[in-house]
Amino acid sequence: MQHSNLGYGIVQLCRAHRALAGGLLSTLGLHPGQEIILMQLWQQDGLNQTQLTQLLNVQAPTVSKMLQRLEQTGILERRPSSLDHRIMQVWLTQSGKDLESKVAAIWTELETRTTEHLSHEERTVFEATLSKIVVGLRQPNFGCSETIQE
Amino acid sequence: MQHSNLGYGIVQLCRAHRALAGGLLSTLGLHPGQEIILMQLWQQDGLNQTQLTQLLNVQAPTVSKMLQRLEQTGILERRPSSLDHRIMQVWLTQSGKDLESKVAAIWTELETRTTEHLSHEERTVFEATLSKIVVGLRQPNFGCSETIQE
DNA sequence: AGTTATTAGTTAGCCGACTAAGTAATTTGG
DNA sequence: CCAAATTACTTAGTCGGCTAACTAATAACT
Repeated sequence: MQHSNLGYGIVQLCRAHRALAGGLLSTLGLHPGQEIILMQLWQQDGLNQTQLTQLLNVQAPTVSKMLQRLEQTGILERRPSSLDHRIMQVWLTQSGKDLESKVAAIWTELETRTTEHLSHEERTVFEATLSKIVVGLRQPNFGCSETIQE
Repeated sequence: MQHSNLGYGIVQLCRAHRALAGGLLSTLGLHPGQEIILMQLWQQDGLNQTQLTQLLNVQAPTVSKMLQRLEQTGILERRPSSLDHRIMQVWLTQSGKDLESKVAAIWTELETRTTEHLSHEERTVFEATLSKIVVGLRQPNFGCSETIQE
Protein backbone atom coordinates (compact mmCIF):
# COMPACT_ATOMS: atom_id res chain seq x y z
CA MET A 1 0.00 0.00 0.00
CA GLN A 2 1.42 3.33 -1.01
CA HIS A 3 -0.67 5.53 1.25
CA SER A 4 0.90 5.47 4.65
CA ASN A 5 -2.15 5.32 6.84
CA LEU A 6 -2.17 8.60 8.65
CA GLY A 7 -5.44 7.56 10.25
CA TYR A 8 -3.77 4.69 12.01
CA GLY A 9 -1.15 7.07 13.37
CA ILE A 10 -3.80 9.46 14.61
CA VAL A 11 -5.53 6.67 16.50
CA GLN A 12 -2.25 5.61 18.06
CA LEU A 13 -1.43 9.19 19.01
CA CYS A 14 -4.80 9.59 20.62
CA ARG A 15 -4.43 6.44 22.70
CA ALA A 16 -0.87 7.16 23.77
CA HIS A 17 -1.73 10.71 24.73
CA ARG A 18 -4.85 9.74 26.59
CA ALA A 19 -3.06 6.94 28.39
CA LEU A 20 -0.37 9.28 29.64
CA ALA A 21 -2.90 11.93 30.60
CA GLY A 22 -4.96 9.33 32.42
CA GLY A 23 -1.98 8.10 34.38
CA LEU A 24 -1.03 11.59 35.50
CA LEU A 25 -4.58 12.69 36.29
CA SER A 26 -5.36 9.57 38.29
CA THR A 27 -3.17 10.96 41.06
CA LEU A 28 -5.84 13.65 41.48
CA GLY A 29 -8.76 11.24 41.16
CA LEU A 30 -9.62 12.65 37.74
CA HIS A 31 -10.32 10.80 34.52
CA PRO A 32 -9.01 11.97 31.15
CA GLY A 33 -11.55 14.31 29.61
CA GLN A 34 -12.72 15.78 32.88
CA GLU A 35 -9.77 18.14 33.00
CA ILE A 36 -10.91 19.70 29.73
CA ILE A 37 -14.20 20.70 31.31
CA LEU A 38 -12.41 22.11 34.31
CA MET A 39 -10.07 24.13 32.10
CA GLN A 40 -13.06 25.82 30.51
CA LEU A 41 -14.54 26.63 33.90
CA TRP A 42 -11.28 27.98 35.26
CA GLN A 43 -11.24 30.33 32.32
CA GLN A 44 -14.89 31.27 32.80
CA ASP A 45 -17.02 30.03 35.67
CA GLY A 46 -20.77 29.68 35.38
CA LEU A 47 -20.91 28.34 31.83
CA ASN A 48 -24.02 26.41 30.91
CA GLN A 49 -24.03 22.92 29.46
CA THR A 50 -24.72 23.94 25.89
CA GLN A 51 -21.70 26.23 25.98
CA LEU A 52 -19.62 23.36 27.30
CA THR A 53 -20.75 21.01 24.56
CA GLN A 54 -19.64 23.58 22.00
CA LEU A 55 -16.31 24.25 23.67
CA LEU A 56 -15.54 20.54 23.98
CA ASN A 57 -17.02 19.55 20.61
CA VAL A 58 -19.01 16.86 22.30
CA GLN A 59 -22.67 15.87 22.44
CA ALA A 60 -25.07 16.98 25.18
CA PRO A 61 -25.39 13.63 26.98
CA THR A 62 -21.63 13.38 27.33
CA VAL A 63 -21.47 16.68 29.16
CA SER A 64 -24.53 15.83 31.19
CA LYS A 65 -23.08 12.61 32.57
CA MET A 66 -19.60 14.00 33.10
CA LEU A 67 -21.04 16.89 35.08
CA GLN A 68 -23.13 14.54 37.21
CA ARG A 69 -19.99 12.69 38.21
CA LEU A 70 -17.97 15.83 38.82
CA GLU A 71 -20.84 17.16 40.91
CA GLN A 72 -21.00 13.98 42.97
CA THR A 73 -17.31 14.23 43.76
CA GLY A 74 -17.84 17.80 44.91
CA ILE A 75 -15.71 19.49 42.25
CA LEU A 76 -18.53 21.59 40.88
CA GLU A 77 -22.24 22.24 41.26
CA ARG A 78 -25.07 23.04 38.89
CA ARG A 79 -27.78 25.60 39.54
CA PRO A 80 -30.60 26.54 37.20
CA SER A 81 -30.41 30.00 35.71
CA SER A 82 -32.87 32.39 37.28
CA LEU A 83 -33.70 33.88 33.88
CA ASP A 84 -34.33 30.62 32.02
CA HIS A 85 -35.15 27.58 34.08
CA ARG A 86 -34.10 25.21 31.31
CA ILE A 87 -30.51 26.36 31.59
CA MET A 88 -28.16 24.81 34.12
CA GLN A 89 -25.18 26.93 35.00
CA VAL A 90 -22.08 25.15 36.17
CA TRP A 91 -20.04 26.56 39.03
CA LEU A 92 -16.78 25.37 40.48
CA THR A 93 -16.66 24.63 44.17
CA GLN A 94 -13.64 25.59 46.23
CA SER A 95 -12.44 22.04 45.78
CA GLY A 96 -12.69 22.48 42.02
CA LYS A 97 -10.83 25.77 42.11
CA ASP A 98 -8.07 24.21 44.19
CA LEU A 99 -7.42 21.66 41.47
CA GLU A 100 -6.38 24.29 38.96
CA SER A 101 -2.71 24.54 39.83
CA LYS A 102 -2.28 20.79 40.11
CA VAL A 103 -3.94 20.12 36.78
CA ALA A 104 -1.91 22.90 35.19
CA ALA A 105 1.26 21.19 36.37
CA ILE A 106 0.10 17.89 34.92
CA TRP A 107 -0.86 19.53 31.67
CA THR A 108 2.57 21.11 31.44
CA GLU A 109 4.16 17.75 32.08
CA LEU A 110 2.00 16.23 29.36
CA GLU A 111 2.97 18.99 26.97
CA THR A 112 6.62 18.44 27.75
CA ARG A 113 6.40 14.71 27.25
CA THR A 114 4.56 15.24 23.98
CA THR A 115 7.07 17.62 22.50
CA GLU A 116 10.31 16.69 24.19
CA HIS A 117 11.89 15.10 21.13
CA LEU A 118 10.80 17.89 18.79
CA SER A 119 12.59 21.01 17.71
CA HIS A 120 10.80 24.28 18.22
CA GLU A 121 10.09 24.54 14.52
CA GLU A 122 8.88 20.96 14.30
CA ARG A 123 6.45 21.66 17.09
CA THR A 124 5.15 24.84 15.53
CA VAL A 125 4.67 23.22 12.15
CA PHE A 126 2.98 20.19 13.67
CA GLU A 127 0.58 22.33 15.60
CA ALA A 128 -0.34 24.37 12.54
CA THR A 129 -0.94 21.31 10.41
CA LEU A 130 -2.92 19.62 13.13
CA SER A 131 -5.17 22.62 13.42
CA LYS A 132 -5.68 22.65 9.68
CA ILE A 133 -6.62 18.98 9.69
CA VAL A 134 -9.15 19.45 12.48
CA VAL A 135 -10.82 22.31 10.64
CA GLY A 136 -10.97 20.20 7.48
CA LEU A 137 -12.41 17.19 9.27
CA ARG A 138 -15.19 19.27 10.75
CA GLN A 139 -16.38 20.43 7.36
CA PRO A 140 -19.64 18.58 6.76
CA ASN A 141 -18.61 17.72 3.21
CA PHE A 142 -16.27 18.84 0.45
CA GLY A 143 -16.22 19.45 -3.26
CA CYS A 144 -19.80 20.59 -3.39
CA SER A 145 -22.85 21.84 -1.55
CA GLU A 146 -21.41 23.81 1.28
CA THR A 147 -24.67 25.50 2.08
CA ILE A 148 -24.02 26.08 5.71
CA GLN A 149 -27.78 25.64 6.15
CA GLU A 150 -28.01 29.03 7.87
CA MET B 1 0.34 31.06 29.04
CA GLN B 2 2.90 30.95 26.28
CA HIS B 3 2.67 27.26 25.44
CA SER B 4 -0.13 26.78 23.00
CA ASN B 5 -1.75 23.64 24.31
CA LEU B 6 -0.86 21.00 21.81
CA GLY B 7 -2.65 18.49 24.03
CA TYR B 8 -5.94 20.22 23.48
CA GLY B 9 -5.41 20.06 19.73
CA ILE B 10 -4.62 16.36 19.92
CA VAL B 11 -7.84 15.68 21.78
CA GLN B 12 -9.81 17.67 19.22
CA LEU B 13 -8.11 15.85 16.36
CA CYS B 14 -8.92 12.52 17.91
CA ARG B 15 -12.59 13.35 18.35
CA ALA B 16 -13.01 14.85 14.89
CA HIS B 17 -11.27 11.90 13.28
CA ARG B 18 -13.21 9.34 15.24
CA ALA B 19 -16.50 11.11 14.57
CA LEU B 20 -15.91 11.07 10.84
CA ALA B 21 -14.74 7.45 10.90
CA GLY B 22 -17.78 6.48 12.94
CA GLY B 23 -20.14 8.16 10.55
CA LEU B 24 -18.64 6.39 7.55
CA LEU B 25 -18.37 3.01 9.25
CA SER B 26 -21.92 3.08 10.55
CA THR B 27 -23.10 2.43 7.00
CA LEU B 28 -21.50 -1.01 7.39
CA GLY B 29 -22.80 -1.57 10.90
CA LEU B 30 -19.30 -1.13 12.32
CA HIS B 31 -18.15 1.02 15.21
CA PRO B 32 -14.93 3.03 15.14
CA GLY B 33 -12.13 0.86 16.46
CA GLN B 34 -13.50 -2.37 15.13
CA GLU B 35 -12.10 -1.68 11.68
CA ILE B 36 -8.60 -1.60 13.15
CA ILE B 37 -8.97 -5.17 14.36
CA LEU B 38 -10.28 -6.24 10.98
CA MET B 39 -7.38 -4.57 9.21
CA GLN B 40 -4.97 -6.68 11.22
CA LEU B 41 -6.86 -9.85 10.40
CA TRP B 42 -7.06 -9.04 6.70
CA GLN B 43 -3.31 -8.74 6.75
CA GLN B 44 -2.90 -11.95 8.72
CA ASP B 45 -5.77 -14.21 9.67
CA GLY B 46 -5.67 -16.41 12.74
CA LEU B 47 -3.96 -13.99 15.10
CA ASN B 48 -4.47 -14.61 18.78
CA GLN B 49 -5.77 -12.03 21.22
CA THR B 50 -2.43 -11.20 22.78
CA GLN B 51 -1.05 -10.40 19.35
CA LEU B 52 -4.03 -8.16 18.72
CA THR B 53 -3.57 -6.28 21.98
CA GLN B 54 0.02 -5.57 20.94
CA LEU B 55 -0.87 -4.53 17.42
CA LEU B 56 -3.63 -2.22 18.64
CA ASN B 57 -1.76 -0.98 21.71
CA VAL B 58 -4.77 -1.77 23.82
CA GLN B 59 -5.43 -3.81 26.96
CA ALA B 60 -6.60 -7.41 26.94
CA PRO B 61 -10.19 -6.83 28.11
CA THR B 62 -10.75 -4.31 25.34
CA VAL B 63 -9.86 -6.87 22.70
CA SER B 64 -11.83 -9.54 24.51
CA LYS B 65 -15.06 -7.58 24.48
CA MET B 66 -14.63 -6.23 20.98
CA LEU B 67 -14.10 -9.74 19.66
CA GLN B 68 -17.17 -11.02 21.49
CA ARG B 69 -19.28 -8.44 19.69
CA LEU B 70 -17.67 -9.02 16.33
CA GLU B 71 -18.20 -12.75 16.82
CA GLN B 72 -21.87 -12.25 17.67
CA THR B 73 -22.40 -10.28 14.48
CA GLY B 74 -20.81 -13.11 12.52
CA ILE B 75 -17.80 -11.18 11.26
CA LEU B 76 -15.25 -13.50 12.84
CA GLU B 77 -14.97 -16.54 15.07
CA ARG B 78 -12.56 -17.67 17.77
CA ARG B 79 -11.21 -21.17 18.15
CA PRO B 80 -8.75 -22.37 20.76
CA SER B 81 -5.30 -23.28 19.48
CA SER B 82 -4.71 -27.01 19.37
CA LEU B 83 -1.19 -26.59 20.72
CA ASP B 84 -1.98 -24.33 23.66
CA HIS B 85 -5.51 -24.41 24.97
CA ARG B 86 -5.16 -21.02 26.61
CA ILE B 87 -4.75 -19.33 23.26
CA MET B 88 -7.75 -18.24 21.23
CA GLN B 89 -7.07 -17.78 17.54
CA VAL B 90 -9.27 -15.33 15.68
CA TRP B 91 -10.48 -16.17 12.20
CA LEU B 92 -12.48 -14.07 9.78
CA THR B 93 -15.71 -15.52 8.45
CA GLN B 94 -16.67 -15.03 4.83
CA SER B 95 -18.79 -12.11 5.99
CA GLY B 96 -15.71 -10.59 7.61
CA LYS B 97 -13.62 -11.11 4.50
CA ASP B 98 -16.30 -9.47 2.37
CA LEU B 99 -16.03 -6.30 4.39
CA GLU B 100 -12.44 -5.68 3.40
CA SER B 101 -13.03 -3.77 0.19
CA LYS B 102 -15.78 -1.64 1.70
CA VAL B 103 -13.73 -0.72 4.72
CA ALA B 104 -10.74 -0.01 2.51
CA ALA B 105 -12.86 2.44 0.54
CA ILE B 106 -13.98 4.14 3.73
CA TRP B 107 -10.45 4.28 5.03
CA THR B 108 -9.31 5.90 1.79
CA GLU B 109 -12.11 8.41 2.07
CA LEU B 110 -11.07 9.15 5.64
CA GLU B 111 -7.47 9.58 4.57
CA THR B 112 -8.52 11.94 1.82
CA ARG B 113 -10.66 14.01 4.13
CA THR B 114 -7.84 14.16 6.64
CA THR B 115 -5.22 15.38 4.22
CA GLU B 116 -7.20 17.20 1.57
CA HIS B 117 -6.06 20.68 2.59
CA LEU B 118 -2.43 19.65 3.00
CA SER B 119 0.42 19.78 0.56
CA HIS B 120 2.31 16.58 -0.03
CA GLU B 121 5.24 17.86 1.99
CA GLU B 122 3.01 19.04 4.80
CA ARG B 123 1.52 15.60 5.00
CA THR B 124 4.86 13.85 5.02
CA VAL B 125 6.27 16.13 7.70
CA PHE B 126 3.15 15.80 9.82
CA GLU B 127 3.25 12.06 9.63
CA ALA B 128 6.91 11.92 10.61
CA THR B 129 6.43 14.23 13.57
CA LEU B 130 3.33 12.38 14.69
CA SER B 131 5.23 9.13 14.67
CA LYS B 132 8.04 10.69 16.68
CA ILE B 133 5.54 11.97 19.25
CA VAL B 134 3.90 8.59 19.63
CA VAL B 135 7.24 6.90 20.21
CA GLY B 136 8.14 9.52 22.79
CA LEU B 137 4.83 9.23 24.61
CA ARG B 138 5.23 5.49 24.92
CA GLN B 139 8.54 5.81 26.72
CA PRO B 140 7.82 4.90 30.33
CA ASN B 141 9.87 7.83 31.56
CA PHE B 142 12.67 10.13 30.49
CA GLY B 143 15.90 11.53 31.75
CA CYS B 144 16.77 8.46 33.80
CA SER B 145 16.27 4.79 34.47
CA GLU B 146 15.51 3.33 31.11
CA THR B 147 16.14 -0.24 32.19
CA ILE B 148 13.91 -1.91 29.66
CA GLN B 149 13.41 -4.66 32.27
CA GLU B 150 13.97 -7.20 29.46
C1' DA C 1 6.15 -35.67 40.06
C1' DG C 2 4.11 -31.94 42.33
C1' DT C 3 3.99 -27.36 43.82
C1' DT C 4 4.63 -22.74 42.23
C1' DA C 5 4.85 -19.17 38.89
C1' DT C 6 3.55 -17.38 34.62
C1' DT C 7 0.61 -16.67 30.73
C1' DA C 8 -4.01 -16.14 28.10
C1' DG C 9 -8.56 -14.73 28.39
C1' DT C 10 -12.73 -13.49 30.87
C1' DT C 11 -15.80 -10.91 34.00
C1' DA C 12 -17.33 -6.96 36.60
C1' DG C 13 -17.42 -2.36 36.90
C1' DC C 14 -16.11 2.27 35.77
C1' DC C 15 -15.63 6.38 32.47
C1' DG C 16 -15.81 9.02 28.06
C1' DA C 17 -18.09 8.95 23.74
C1' DC C 18 -22.36 8.23 20.90
C1' DT C 19 -27.71 7.87 19.29
C1' DA C 20 -32.53 7.80 20.20
C1' DA C 21 -36.11 9.09 22.84
C1' DG C 22 -38.10 11.62 26.57
C1' DT C 23 -39.28 15.80 29.80
C1' DA C 24 -39.67 20.45 30.97
C1' DA C 25 -39.37 25.29 29.97
C1' DT C 26 -39.44 28.98 26.71
C1' DT C 27 -40.62 30.95 22.29
C1' DT C 28 -43.34 31.42 18.31
C1' DG C 29 -47.54 32.07 15.72
C1' DG C 30 -52.27 31.82 14.57
C1' DC D 1 -54.51 33.45 24.61
C1' DC D 2 -53.41 29.01 23.63
C1' DA D 3 -51.44 25.36 20.72
C1' DA D 4 -47.24 24.19 18.30
C1' DA D 5 -42.36 24.46 17.68
C1' DT D 6 -38.00 25.04 19.63
C1' DT D 7 -34.51 24.75 23.16
C1' DA D 8 -31.94 22.69 27.27
C1' DC D 9 -31.12 18.96 29.45
C1' DT D 10 -31.81 13.95 31.08
C1' DT D 11 -32.35 8.93 30.65
C1' DA D 12 -31.57 4.48 28.60
C1' DG D 13 -28.74 1.80 26.11
C1' DT D 14 -24.56 0.82 23.23
C1' DC D 15 -19.51 0.73 22.25
C1' DG D 16 -14.47 1.54 22.87
C1' DG D 17 -11.27 2.25 26.47
C1' DC D 18 -9.44 1.20 31.25
C1' DT D 19 -8.22 -1.41 36.09
C1' DA D 20 -8.80 -5.09 39.29
C1' DA D 21 -9.74 -9.54 40.18
C1' DC D 22 -10.74 -14.05 38.50
C1' DT D 23 -10.22 -18.88 36.00
C1' DA D 24 -7.81 -22.08 33.32
C1' DA D 25 -3.85 -23.84 31.04
C1' DT D 26 1.07 -24.10 30.47
C1' DA D 27 5.86 -23.59 32.14
C1' DA D 28 9.29 -23.74 35.63
C1' DC D 29 11.60 -25.33 39.56
C1' DT D 30 12.75 -27.76 43.19
